[in-house]
Amino acid sequence: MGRDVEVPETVVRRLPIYVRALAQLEAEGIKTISSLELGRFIGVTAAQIRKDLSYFGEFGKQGRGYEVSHLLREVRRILGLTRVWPMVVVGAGRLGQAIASYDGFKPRGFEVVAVFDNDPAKIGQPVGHLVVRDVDELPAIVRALGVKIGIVAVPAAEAQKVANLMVDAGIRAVLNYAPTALHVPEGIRLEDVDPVAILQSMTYYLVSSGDHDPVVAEPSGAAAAGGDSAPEL
Amino acid sequence: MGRDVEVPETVVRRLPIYVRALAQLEAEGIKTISSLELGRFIGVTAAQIRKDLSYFGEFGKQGRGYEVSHLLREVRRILGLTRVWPMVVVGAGRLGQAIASYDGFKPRGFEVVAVFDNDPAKIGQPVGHLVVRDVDELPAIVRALGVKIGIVAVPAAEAQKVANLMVDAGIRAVLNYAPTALHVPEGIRLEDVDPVAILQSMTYYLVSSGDHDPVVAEPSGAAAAGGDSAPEL
DNA sequence: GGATGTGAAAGTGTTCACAGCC
DNA sequence: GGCTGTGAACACTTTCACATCC
Repeated sequence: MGRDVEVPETVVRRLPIYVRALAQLEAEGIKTISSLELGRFIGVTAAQIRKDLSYFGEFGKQGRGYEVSHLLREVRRILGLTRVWPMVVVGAGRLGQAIASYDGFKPRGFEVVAVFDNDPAKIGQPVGHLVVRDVDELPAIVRALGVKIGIVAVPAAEAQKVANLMVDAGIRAVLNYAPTALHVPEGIRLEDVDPVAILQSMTYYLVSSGDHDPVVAEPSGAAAAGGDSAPEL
Repeated sequence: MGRDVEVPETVVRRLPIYVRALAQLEAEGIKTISSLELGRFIGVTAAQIRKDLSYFGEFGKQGRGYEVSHLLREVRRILGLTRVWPMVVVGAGRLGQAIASYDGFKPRGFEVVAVFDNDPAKIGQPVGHLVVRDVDELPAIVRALGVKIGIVAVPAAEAQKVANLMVDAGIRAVLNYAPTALHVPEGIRLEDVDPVAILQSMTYYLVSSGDHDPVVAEPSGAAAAGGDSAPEL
C-alpha cells in the first residue's frame, strides 16, 4: 500500500467529495458500498476511488466493498475533520455577512468565530450570533484562539492587505472570495472561490457548441464593455 | 499556431483568470505586458500563459509582449463574454438571495433575471430588484428569455429535482451550490461551488504539516509577538 | 535585444487489468 | 464470484528550450 509516496494534491481535493457522498449514503442507511457504486454516485471511475484511497491505506474488503461508516470516519480523520476548525472572516459586507451567518459550516467541521471590518458603520453591528469587530483586533483574536483559517471577503482592492494581515497574525490557510490574485508566502495555503470565473469558463462551451441562440442582451452601455474592474462585495 | 487542436478543459478554466488579471491591469493603466510579468501577477509560469494562448491564436508581438486591452478583448471574445448572459436562480433562501442580489455579476458578463422558490411564503417577496416566483413558472421564463445558465441554490435533498427541471426547460449550464453530487445528461455543463469542500482539503495540509496545534497561539513566521492575551469572545 | 509561439521532453494524473483475497 | 489494491500502460499537462520575428 501506498505509504511514503507523496499524496497528489488532486487526490486531496477529491477527499471532501468522498466525505460528502459517504455522509449522504450513511444518512440513507446504506451500510456497504463498492468502488463502482460509489463512483457512479459521485461521478468518477471506480479505479480512481480505489487508487485515491490506496495513498492512505487499505479500507475495503475484497469481494465486499467498503463499510460506509468506517470509510467515512477514516477519510474524515485523514482530512483532519475530527475537530471543529475556527475561522475568521474579514469583510462584513453582504458577502461577508452571508458567510458569517452560513449554517452549513458547523456540520462539516468549521465555525466562524469572528467577523471583522474597518468601516466604523459596520463595527458593532450584529451578524448571525456574532458582532462585527474592528479589523485591528484581528491579530489578537487570531492568536488568542489559535485560528489557522481566514476568509477574505473584502473588495479586490483591499484583499492583499487583508491577506498580509492574516498571515502575519498566524493564519495558515486563506480562502479568498475577492476576485483578484493574492500572493502569500511559501507554506501558506491559498484557495480562491470565484463563481463568476466558473461561469465564464462555462460560457466557452455554450458559445462553441453550435448553439447560436437568439441574442437576448447586449453589453449594456459603453461602460460594460470595459468593466471587469474591482467589483464590490 | 494551434488551431484545430482540441482545447484542454484546464486551459479554458484558466482563461477567466487571465480576463480578471488583464482587466485589473487595464484599470491600472498598464498598456503592455510580457508573459513573464503577467505570470508573476497571476501566479503561473510564463510558458503556461504562452502555451494556453497558443491554442487560440497569436496575440503577442515578439520582443514586446502583449497589448493588454487587445488581449483582454480577445480572451473575452473566446469565452463568449461579449454579451451579457441571463441566468436563473432556484432557491430563495439566504444563499439564493445573496446570489440573486450580488452586484458582481453584471460587470463580468452575467445577470440574474429571475429567482424561483416553491415556498409560498417566499413567492412574491422582493429580492434585490426582482421578485421571487413560483418554480412552476421556470420553464416558461427560461424558454421565453432563452436562458442557458441555471444556478442551483436549494438544499441538497431537492437539488437533483431542480437540476432536472432546469435541463428539461433548456438550461445548458448548471452552477450547483448544493453540497451534493448532481447528474446531468451528456452535453450539459455542470460545475459545483462548494467552499466547505475547499476548506476540508486545506485542513489536510494544516494537520499534516507538523503544526501540531496547541489550541493556543504559535509563533507564525516571525517571532512570537506579544504576550498571550486572554481569549476574547 | 527581447519576448513570442511551439515542438519535444519531462512530469503528473488516470485508467487498465489482473493477482490476491474474502 | 466479486471486489479490492496496485504496478504498468496510457493520457494529459506543464515546462523547457530555441527558432523566429519585431
